[in-house]
Amino acid sequence: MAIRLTPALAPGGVPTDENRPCPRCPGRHTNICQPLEPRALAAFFDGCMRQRWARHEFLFRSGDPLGSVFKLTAGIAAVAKPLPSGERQILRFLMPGDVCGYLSDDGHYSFDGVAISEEVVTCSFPREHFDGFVARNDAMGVAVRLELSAVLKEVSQHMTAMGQLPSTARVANFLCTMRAAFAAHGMESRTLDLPMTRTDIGDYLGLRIETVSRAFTTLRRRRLIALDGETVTILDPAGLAAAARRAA
Amino acid sequence: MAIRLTPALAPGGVPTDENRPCPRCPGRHTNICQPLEPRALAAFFDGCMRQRWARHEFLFRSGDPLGSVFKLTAGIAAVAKPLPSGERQILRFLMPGDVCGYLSDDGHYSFDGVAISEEVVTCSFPREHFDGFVARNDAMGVAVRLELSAVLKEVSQHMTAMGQLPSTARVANFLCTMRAAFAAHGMESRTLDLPMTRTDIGDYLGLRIETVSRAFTTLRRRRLIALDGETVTILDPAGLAAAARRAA
DNA sequence: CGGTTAGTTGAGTGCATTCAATCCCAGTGG
DNA sequence: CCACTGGGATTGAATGCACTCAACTAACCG
Repeated sequence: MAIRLTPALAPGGVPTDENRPCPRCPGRHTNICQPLEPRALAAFFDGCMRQRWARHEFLFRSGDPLGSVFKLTAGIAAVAKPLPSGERQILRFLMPGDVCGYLSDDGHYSFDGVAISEEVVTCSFPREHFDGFVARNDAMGVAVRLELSAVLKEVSQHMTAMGQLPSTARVANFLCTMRAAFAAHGMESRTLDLPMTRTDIGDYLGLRIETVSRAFTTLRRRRLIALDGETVTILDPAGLAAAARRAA
Repeated sequence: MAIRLTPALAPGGVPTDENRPCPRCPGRHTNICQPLEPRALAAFFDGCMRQRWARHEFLFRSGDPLGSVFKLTAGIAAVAKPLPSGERQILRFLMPGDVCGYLSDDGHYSFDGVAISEEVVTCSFPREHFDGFVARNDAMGVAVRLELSAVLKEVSQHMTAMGQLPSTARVANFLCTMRAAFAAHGMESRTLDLPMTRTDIGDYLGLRIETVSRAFTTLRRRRLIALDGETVTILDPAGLAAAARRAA
């Protein structure tokens, strides 16, 4: 069960930035929050609820009646599509600042949102509040378009890797992608602290966990990476990028 | 080379609907054109150029400097990502009314746009005209958001099929998807006239042409479909849908 | 008629999967 | 303190599905 955290506005508080975590939020200048000047940001944040989620907890489930739109402020989460047969395809991993829970089918969430890391924190915006804000704020509408475009490109890129690359190249490509994402978020990108399990990675790449494990071993034997528990050290970025392009 | 067709406005013509094909356009009420009342539609169409493309011709290429945004008015096209190794991943097929050429990376097209059927006709909107119109017209901004959302869902759905289904199920799923798309466009959907080659289907599903061919044969032997040249007749829609879900 | 392109089918290979065993580690309770 | 347990990861052996290579057919066109 998600735990409610800081209320957006302390009782009797004044709507200034001091009452809010936004100035220190890693997502302050990404996608939907980026175009908002302090006053608009304050108004946007006032309808928001901060929530904390434990690993493997669902932020929302495919088919559930539409609830909040979420923006990650800490941790790593995933968007996934479950199959009737019990399998699932992870469509993308989310980093702090990323938005999820936006897409819907006839008033229901289109996908699952799942916490991947031990501690995930979100700003949760009630749908009406979110939609109303986008409708009244042109810059925010533009930001949503840009965000959707970026996500569509990212998903398309990933689909290309899934359709065309053999298993080892897929894993190498995954590591290069994560490296770039970590770097873009100002996180350590030579040594990646990956909270996702082999199952998560397999569900993302369309591979079995044993195949993912073997691919990691292969890359390690080639001295492209080093493994130590949850951390992956990229020893040879250029070599890894080459492995991500072709061949097993 | 694309052939220029009807200019948007006949010389000396008056900007009324009589001069334009919009009222008879199959895409008149889809995505970006849908929210435009006749006057706005006329203004939007006035900056447009109609073009005709032959099979396998590129509307635009990944990496090329950004040009027009395209809306199909006839035929079937595809959006694809080419790999350095010469392979390509087809990301989606486009039907009349669908838009492509919108996504960009730093002023360059992100993907290829390719004509799949023998005759493809487009409305081609110069980038500035398109962007300016979206910026000045709120309803159009909303329409672009909805379109991007729908495409993102579609691509995600396809990625799920690619990651989780074996070859025969993937082909069955492809046929079900095309059936739904044909039906949604008011086209005959029991007997599908598929203009794409086995290579196109393979590039879409992440399979080799021989595997696609064998999957078609398997589905035919199970009496789920019948094959005759470019047309596929769906004999057992429920059975085909079941085959699309699981198992080889 | 020969040349080309698209599609089908067969034979054999190889890569990812399945099945299974083992290891490691953290948590728990005797 | 240590045995037990469960989840995650790794590795091995064997299977099977999709791929590669190749032959052949059909349709189309010069």
